[in-house]
Amino acid sequence: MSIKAQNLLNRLDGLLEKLSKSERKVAEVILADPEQATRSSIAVMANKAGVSEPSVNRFCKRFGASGFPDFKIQLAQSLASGIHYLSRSVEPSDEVGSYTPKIFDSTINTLAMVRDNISLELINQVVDKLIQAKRIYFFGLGASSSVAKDAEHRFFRFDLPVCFHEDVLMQRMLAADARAGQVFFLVSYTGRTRELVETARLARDNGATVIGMTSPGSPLADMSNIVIGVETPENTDEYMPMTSRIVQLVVLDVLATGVTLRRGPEFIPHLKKIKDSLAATRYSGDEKSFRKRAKQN
Amino acid sequence: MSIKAQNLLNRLDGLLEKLSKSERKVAEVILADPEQATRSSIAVMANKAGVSEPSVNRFCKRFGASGFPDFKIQLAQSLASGIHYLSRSVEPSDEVGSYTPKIFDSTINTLAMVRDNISLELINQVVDKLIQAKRIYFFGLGASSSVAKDAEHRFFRFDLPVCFHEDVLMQRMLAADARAGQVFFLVSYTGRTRELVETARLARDNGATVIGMTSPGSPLADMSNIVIGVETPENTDEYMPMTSRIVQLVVLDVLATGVTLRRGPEFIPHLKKIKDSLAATRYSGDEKSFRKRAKQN
DNA sequence: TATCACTCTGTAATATAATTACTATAATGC
DNA sequence: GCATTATAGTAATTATATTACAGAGTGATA
Repeated sequence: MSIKAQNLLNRLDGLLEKLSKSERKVAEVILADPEQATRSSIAVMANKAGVSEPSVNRFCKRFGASGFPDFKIQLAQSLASGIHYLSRSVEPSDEVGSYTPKIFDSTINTLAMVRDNISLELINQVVDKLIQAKRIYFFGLGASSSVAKDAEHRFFRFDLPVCFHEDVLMQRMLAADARAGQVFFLVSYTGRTRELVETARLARDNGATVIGMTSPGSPLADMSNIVIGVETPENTDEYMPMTSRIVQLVVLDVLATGVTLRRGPEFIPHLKKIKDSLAATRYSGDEKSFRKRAKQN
Repeated sequence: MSIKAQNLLNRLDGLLEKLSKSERKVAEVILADPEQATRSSIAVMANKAGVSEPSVNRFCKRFGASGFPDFKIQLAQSLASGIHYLSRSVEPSDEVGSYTPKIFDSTINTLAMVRDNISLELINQVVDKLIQAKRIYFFGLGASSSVAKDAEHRFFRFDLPVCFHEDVLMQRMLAADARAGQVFFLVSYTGRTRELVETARLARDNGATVIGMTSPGSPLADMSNIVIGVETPENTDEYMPMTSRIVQLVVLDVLATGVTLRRGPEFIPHLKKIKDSLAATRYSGDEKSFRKRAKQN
């Protein structure tokens, strides 16, 4: 799971000054057309750069590769689609063709980072709590309320007694009536919304388990029994969307999967029953309107 | 920007059945450890697969590479950026350490595919409609209602007159009262929920613009003026979560960004104003509780 | 069932590519 | 200006990949 390779082109650009004459020539040729470089032999590269083959080879080793072929592999990885080594934030000058991949890439990158850093023990711990809970409340406010709402949708299928609220008063009243065995699952990106922190305090004081999916170190995190710290490198930049929502949702997917698996295979029929209950509200797949598949996208 | 390379591992997996005996052996060795494969020589690969070197070479050519080294380059690109293209589906036997990355990978994977296939003209077209709309309704039911709700949250900041409803009756009444200049943005994964399709029909008949974010070819898609076809390779498997939600949200991010950019830089202060309005509801960043950053995750 | 045509696979020869060891030259410091 | 070190090239060597060819297996057809 190497991440380092990603920065090879960066490093190349950065160290340009510090290279010797012929190494710089090589670097320049590569930077001019990295794609090309991955397809060239060492002889071609040497020729293009106007240096000898061993110089190219030494250049490669200097950058941590075991040799020229290895360098090409690393270079190829740096170039791989979507991961642009240049700044990925959206600029005012961006066109649809540039901001669209940027947004996707930024989301993808964030997810990859979370995947590599998420604590498995934590997941297990939360799954445990959710399974054992006598009741689960999913609360969120503002942008986080849709995340909490989604969580409700995801978990009610487990015949766990789940409940979603975005109304501050409801949240507070339920927290005031909290008791051991209940789980308050509070979603907040910032973790500093007063009302929600207050709710957390109330619930915890009453002996309930407070799980905070929020920014680590925030007031809400401090107030939680278990913190699912979603700390995304949020773009300060005005244009960029909140990837944290996406991360939170995927983490919820993970938790839901954890719960399902813990339930074991005899639980599957139950899930199917819920799924099938929707059939009556739907047009069937045989309908003629479904046949003419327009290729609109 | 070669896109084909990205799917190499996919293709490999997909064509596994159609390969000859020794080619399959090679494929299996590569699939077992693609990272390793990019670092191996043809001799090592041949040995591991228990086949001859020319067999490995032929295998590479079959997949469009000019030879073994070229194949390795393409493979390296497929592997890059932490995207594991072979995220297998979750098995009942999975532990937290296996299902967690699987879910992330599967999500990442889907996002990358959508990124590479999304129609930019479509995005532009939708952004146009949203900007010009006199009123925008975001409707969704069930799991899609949280997506629609999120959309409302995202778009009301643009001082566009947006409105979210998950109540079927409200949806229908508003559709019955629809008129030209209004946009009905309907979210549905399946695109076959009767009520929502009916709402679409009403709205369209009344001259409003119906944008369906749904499965292409579905009844809802047929009923929409513009279809944002979110066609994810949904896992039929009971354990796997719906990645379509995530895709829908990211597409909404893209649309929101498009709207912001179209508005131009003079619009930024307006966004900031809304952001700042929340300050009063929050604990400030200086608070002592915020200082002691617990590393809970 | 025999035979032809075809595909698949390996062996060995050949070609290509990369690395190493060595040497010369240029740069730097004293 | 000389010694030392870093830098770069040449040529030999080694590693790596490709091609041409031939044998084995498969399946269809008479």
